[in-house]
Amino acid sequence: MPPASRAPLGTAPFLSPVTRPSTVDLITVELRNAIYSGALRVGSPIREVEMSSQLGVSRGPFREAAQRLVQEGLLRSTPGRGLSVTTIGRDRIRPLYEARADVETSAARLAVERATDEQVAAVRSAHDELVAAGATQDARRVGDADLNVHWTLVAASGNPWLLRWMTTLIVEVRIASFSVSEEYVVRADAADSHAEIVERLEARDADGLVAAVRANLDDAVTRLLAPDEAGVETLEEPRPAPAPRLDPLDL
Amino acid sequence: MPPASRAPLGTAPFLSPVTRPSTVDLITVELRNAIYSGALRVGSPIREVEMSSQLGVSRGPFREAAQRLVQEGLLRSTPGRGLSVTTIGRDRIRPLYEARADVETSAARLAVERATDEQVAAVRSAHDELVAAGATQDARRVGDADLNVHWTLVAASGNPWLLRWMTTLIVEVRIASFSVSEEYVVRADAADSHAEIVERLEARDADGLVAAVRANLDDAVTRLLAPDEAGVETLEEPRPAPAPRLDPLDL
DNA sequence: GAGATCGCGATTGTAGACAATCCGATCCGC
DNA sequence: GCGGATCGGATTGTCTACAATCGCGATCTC
Repeated sequence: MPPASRAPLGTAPFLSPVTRPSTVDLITVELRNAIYSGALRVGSPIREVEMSSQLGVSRGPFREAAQRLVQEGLLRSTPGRGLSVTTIGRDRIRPLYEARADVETSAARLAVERATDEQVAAVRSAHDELVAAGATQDARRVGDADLNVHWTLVAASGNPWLLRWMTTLIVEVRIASFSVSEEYVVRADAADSHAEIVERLEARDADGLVAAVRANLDDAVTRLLAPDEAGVETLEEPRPAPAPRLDPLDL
Repeated sequence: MPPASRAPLGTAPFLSPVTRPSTVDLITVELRNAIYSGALRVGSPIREVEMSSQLGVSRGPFREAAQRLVQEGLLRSTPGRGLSVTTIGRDRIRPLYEARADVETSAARLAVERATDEQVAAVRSAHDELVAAGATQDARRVGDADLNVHWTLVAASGNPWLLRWMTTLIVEVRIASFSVSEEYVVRADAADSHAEIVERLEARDADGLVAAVRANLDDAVTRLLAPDEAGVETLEEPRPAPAPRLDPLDL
């Protein structure tokens, strides 16, 4: 689960400063995942009394966590009217993908230059999951695995700033996807289109990797903006949208 | 003042939705500026009762604003010990400038491609201020003007994501500068080193502009990591660091 | 009957108070 | 004399209660 701000496994050899996550951290992750998974519909208002009681916390910490997401751009806060999930309409998809391409291509070059074998293997592993997901025809699972490949690639760059931005971007991509169409669609051949990325990374071919990433993203934009004309087979899913209910987090 | 999240002037022709900034917004800007200006020393703990009373607000909104800065990476929150201003030591300067170069070079290409004449003029204007600042030998003012040129360039890209990241990056650059040395130093010839950037932008020369930006940033890193061996004349200032007191914001 | 105005309900925004936690200094034991 | 544990002060983390604001509906007027 990419959006979770998990500590990069194995980066700290020993004695990494043990710092128990604060309650606000937990709520933040929970909320971000709820947006990512679609449990919180885009554009929908958030009633904080109900929401905070579901999570088993008071309004104070909940509001603090919400402000973090506001800073990320995942929530909008209008003074008298409260919070609502951000919408990313058609007109903002290109800028979003510009930013994404920016982060991912830069990360790609850095990863080629200095990623460890373990990090490269992690990307390969993420791609394996994408292949497995493709076989199941489960649109949601394919979408998750797709984004996870990209996230893992950025993680391989070893740059904390890029990784932080990417973590937010992934959720925004989901928001955009939800905003633009009620159905959740993904390429049926998502696995194939990502194979090139893994191969170029393993070959340490910077220009090739950047080109592969660019092609992948350009294609995604095209598909998002003109879903019917893409000419590629797609998997659809009627949007789950059940659970407006959040799991209470155990403290 | 770049860190202020001001609305991009002139982007909304008419009828931009008038949205009065919330109290949390005001506190956020105030805090960010306080860090940027050095009023809040790097690494120093933040006592929220005292701080919030100085600002004339309650602890609730103050904590919410603080969480926004935590998300930005400008503040650290350790569970039992409270808040403190982030430190960016030598080991994190290279990653920081990698991220900065990433944002600025991408923005540069976009700006060359589609910046309006007004936006280009704004960059030129920011550079004029830098020249004026250089004449005064005021290290602080030169530093501000320097960063403002870069910020204006990113603004000219017209990409909201890049601009948001840049707004945070600028403060982090300041933090790094404060973290690495007690003195506040800037190049005496800062104006000259930025002239190329403005010229390449006005000439709409993408590769030239990117090269100029890269050179500028590489030089900055070198100077930060080995201040004594830079071989360029520098302006120093014994670090103002007075006012741990914040102006109360009028509601 | 259409429009505007007033009033009500709900929700946010803010303030204050309580409880848990952590750091530092002192005291005791070895 | 030095290490460890304990006590005290302060600060944060959380909760509850109040006040301001906004949206929506009913009512009144023209």
